[in-house]
Amino acid sequence: MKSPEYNSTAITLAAFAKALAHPARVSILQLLLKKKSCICGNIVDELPLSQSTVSQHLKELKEAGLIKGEIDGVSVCYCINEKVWNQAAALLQGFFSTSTQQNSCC
Amino acid sequence: MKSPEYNSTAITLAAFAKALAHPARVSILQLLLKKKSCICGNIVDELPLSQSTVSQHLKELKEAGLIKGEIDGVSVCYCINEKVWNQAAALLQGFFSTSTQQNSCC
DNA sequence: CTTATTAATCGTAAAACTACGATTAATATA
DNA sequence: TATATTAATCGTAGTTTTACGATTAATAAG
Repeated sequence: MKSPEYNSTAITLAAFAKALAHPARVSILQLLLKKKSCICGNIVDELPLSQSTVSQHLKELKEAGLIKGEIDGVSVCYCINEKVWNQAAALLQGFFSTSTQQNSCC
Repeated sequence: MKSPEYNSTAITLAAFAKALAHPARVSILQLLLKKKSCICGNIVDELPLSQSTVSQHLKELKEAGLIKGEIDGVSVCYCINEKVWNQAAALLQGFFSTSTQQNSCC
């Protein structure tokens, strides 16, 4: 390198990791994974954060592609976006399953 | 919730994700995974960043526990910390393998 | 139609992250 | 011993993240 770029795996993986890099966002995903019905404003009640802050975290997860939302009357229903979710899973699984070699030092 | 905390899985997972949340740090890990000999100052040459910035990223990875360094004369040799690496792998694998349910909306 | 509820967005402050050059400490070499 | 090399740390900008309350837009209920 010393050229100004990173490989696409590194970029994509870092972007997914960034989406997971806050306990609130991980908690939101845990909720969506657990509940059989997609929760909505209930997410706010389940987190120790204000409505506007939760909304921001939801936006980040949405922009990362990991969740999607659907308007249902006055409320909004969020779900895991399975397609992107599986892409992220595969990418991370591939990364972590790289055989760590027996190295000379450490 | 609405009490001031997150579950420990969310906290731990977010911390690992944060360590992976920058392409430079992912690139460093890719290098350490690929090379059979632990690279050292070579990491700096492989990244489009200054020595001090790379050092900072190495520090973050070290603090997350994902890598460890060993002084070898005038240079330092970095490796994946396999124990913590495997913990992170297991945590992420468990998280992503949570069965995504057939949900009502979205 | 008016009022209430829900959730996104705006504005903003504080904290954290990212990057760099300069400096420092340690070891190696001449 | 003097000089070079390596890598951590310091100081410091600029940017991004995180959080909140206030406001807004949309729908539902009275």
